[in-house]
Amino acid sequence: MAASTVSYAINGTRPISEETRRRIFAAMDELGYQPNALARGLASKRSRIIALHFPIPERGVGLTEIEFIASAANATRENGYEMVLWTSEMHNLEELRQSTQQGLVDGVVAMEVYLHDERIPLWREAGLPFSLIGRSADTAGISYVDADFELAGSDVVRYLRGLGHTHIGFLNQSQPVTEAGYGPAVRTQHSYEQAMDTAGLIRVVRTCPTNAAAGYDSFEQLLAEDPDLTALVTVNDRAVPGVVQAITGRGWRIPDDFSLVVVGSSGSVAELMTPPVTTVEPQNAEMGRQGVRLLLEQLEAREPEITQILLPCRLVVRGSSGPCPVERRGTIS
Amino acid sequence: MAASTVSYAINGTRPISEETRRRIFAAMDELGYQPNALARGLASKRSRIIALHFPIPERGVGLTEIEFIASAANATRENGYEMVLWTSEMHNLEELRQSTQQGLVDGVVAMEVYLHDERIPLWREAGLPFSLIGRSADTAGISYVDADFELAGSDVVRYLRGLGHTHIGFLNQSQPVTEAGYGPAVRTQHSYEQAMDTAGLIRVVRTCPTNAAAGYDSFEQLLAEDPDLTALVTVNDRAVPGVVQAITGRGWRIPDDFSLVVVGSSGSVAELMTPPVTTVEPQNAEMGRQGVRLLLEQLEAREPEITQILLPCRLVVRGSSGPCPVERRGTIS
DNA sequence: CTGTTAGCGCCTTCAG
DNA sequence: CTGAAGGCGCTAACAG
Repeated sequence: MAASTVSYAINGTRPISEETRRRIFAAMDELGYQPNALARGLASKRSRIIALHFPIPERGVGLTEIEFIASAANATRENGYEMVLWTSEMHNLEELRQSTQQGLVDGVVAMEVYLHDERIPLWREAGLPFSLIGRSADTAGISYVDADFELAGSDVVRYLRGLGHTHIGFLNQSQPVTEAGYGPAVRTQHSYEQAMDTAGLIRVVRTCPTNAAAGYDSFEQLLAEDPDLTALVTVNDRAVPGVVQAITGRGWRIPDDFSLVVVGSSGSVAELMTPPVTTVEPQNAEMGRQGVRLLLEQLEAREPEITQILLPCRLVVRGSSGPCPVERRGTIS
Repeated sequence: MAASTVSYAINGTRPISEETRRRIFAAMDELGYQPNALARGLASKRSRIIALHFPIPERGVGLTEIEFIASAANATRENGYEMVLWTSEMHNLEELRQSTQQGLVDGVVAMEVYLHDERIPLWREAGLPFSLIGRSADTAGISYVDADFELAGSDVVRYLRGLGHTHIGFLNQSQPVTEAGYGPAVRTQHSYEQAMDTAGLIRVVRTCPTNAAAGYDSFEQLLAEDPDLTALVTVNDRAVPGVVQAITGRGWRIPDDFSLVVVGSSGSVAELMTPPVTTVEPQNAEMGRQGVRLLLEQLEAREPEITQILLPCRLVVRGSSGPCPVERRGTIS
């Protein structure tokens, strides 16, 4: 019994007689033998380790992110790989480059993707396979899975118009984040604007730091701009408590007098709020899983294929949205 | 210039003349050279990779967990290590054993620790260094960092009594989780009970699944048990929206008519709620960081020391707690 | 279908 | 303070 035979049996790299493979596996779990991951990786030039790059977002971490991480980790393990977590800040490319060159990982899944994302040229030039959870402006030749925020934006507007709302505001994330081209923020706002334009409605938009106090102020400003507002769409869930406070502070009730819809938050966050808030939810767990799958496909296939997936968000109506109040219903301006 | 000299220079394993080390590092960042992690690990028998075992909790993931993960990942990288994320379920010991034996990681940091945690004998016998974020019942010889929930429980009771409350209920996590001996749940309840006993007050306790609907029901049941309740302590943040609904549904206002304090939640969750809820918050980021530090200490030191850290929680008063309403103030029974 | 033999890229004893 | 050689545990050609 040669060592190589064992290797072949384990990796299935070569046909092995039923008899010997049986003996090998018997011995293996008798001795509790597990091949050494490092040696295996060194010899085969494939570590079977991938990285998940999760640059801790400046806007603070939400529950959304952990759903990605957990599902990505599960998908990784199910495929017999290990997943290291990289948290280098987005702008710290040097650090990323170093990690890249240590040869520890076979590829990387990137989160928090911006329209013009510097990681893409970095990994391209290094010849390191990668996939995106999210997508950049130019997606040629890149495997990604993203939530369809363009669809989400127009869906919300359609939903609210269907309830009779015509004065619908939009509250984005912070200005730095939006200007830096953070995908969900930019795309949702864009499709909101298009939908409003198409409907001949007036757009009322503001950016807003991701905290309650800022949410309060921003909402007041939106209302100053259009006092007839009866509904608000936001991608800034951390600002929502402030918005709710501003609304109820005026003596309005949710959803009777004012409707609120959050795009991009997960259900678990929505249900923490009072009232539970209507959301357009991306399929986070599915995205984490697919992000890994797309990367592994590149690593395993001989003819690496490019796959681009856009997952629709689900509208989940909870207690924060309802028909436009008749007495406050504005005219189409 | 021999390869070994370069190795010594990089690892500082042996004195190197200033001149040559300068030349080496110059060449290194000119060529962008990074030593191969796998080869280095194989030869030195130290991979410089640690694992964070985060068994996805049955009660669902909260924001708390991601704070651990992020800070642990940062601490890991700052020390020149990589961190893989393991998500094997708690009861799936076989899977854990396999991971353990692949020799990929030098040690592991465990989250979600139970009073009688099967991972401990597993890793002990395997000779794999580990540290805990949380702690088991028997902590002899184990490095851990945990939040002091015992202190937290008595702190809350003291805080509420100071506000005049005498009828204080306790809402725990789900029965399976509590019975399995999940540390925070068990310890907080225990210290609540002690504090109530000491004060000669009546304990009113229930377990509750981690969702809003269950929170509603459980609160009603608590109230049926003691109609004079004016305050509730809970370690079940996902149940809180239901509790809030039940309270306001009775026409009571928070905090004027009823006070609510959540133990163990992070501020970011507390501020999502309406009203923002008073919490006793563990120092999550610090715990993640320390968990890693304790492990690395064992890996690097020649005389591995056992360190046990109990971090106090911070009482953060927000809008959900206040003085006991005079008209509903009960008598000490 | 199985055995033999070089390495994978680095660290770490040896010797100088 | 530096160089030379062996080997970490496995895989992947090469033979048979």
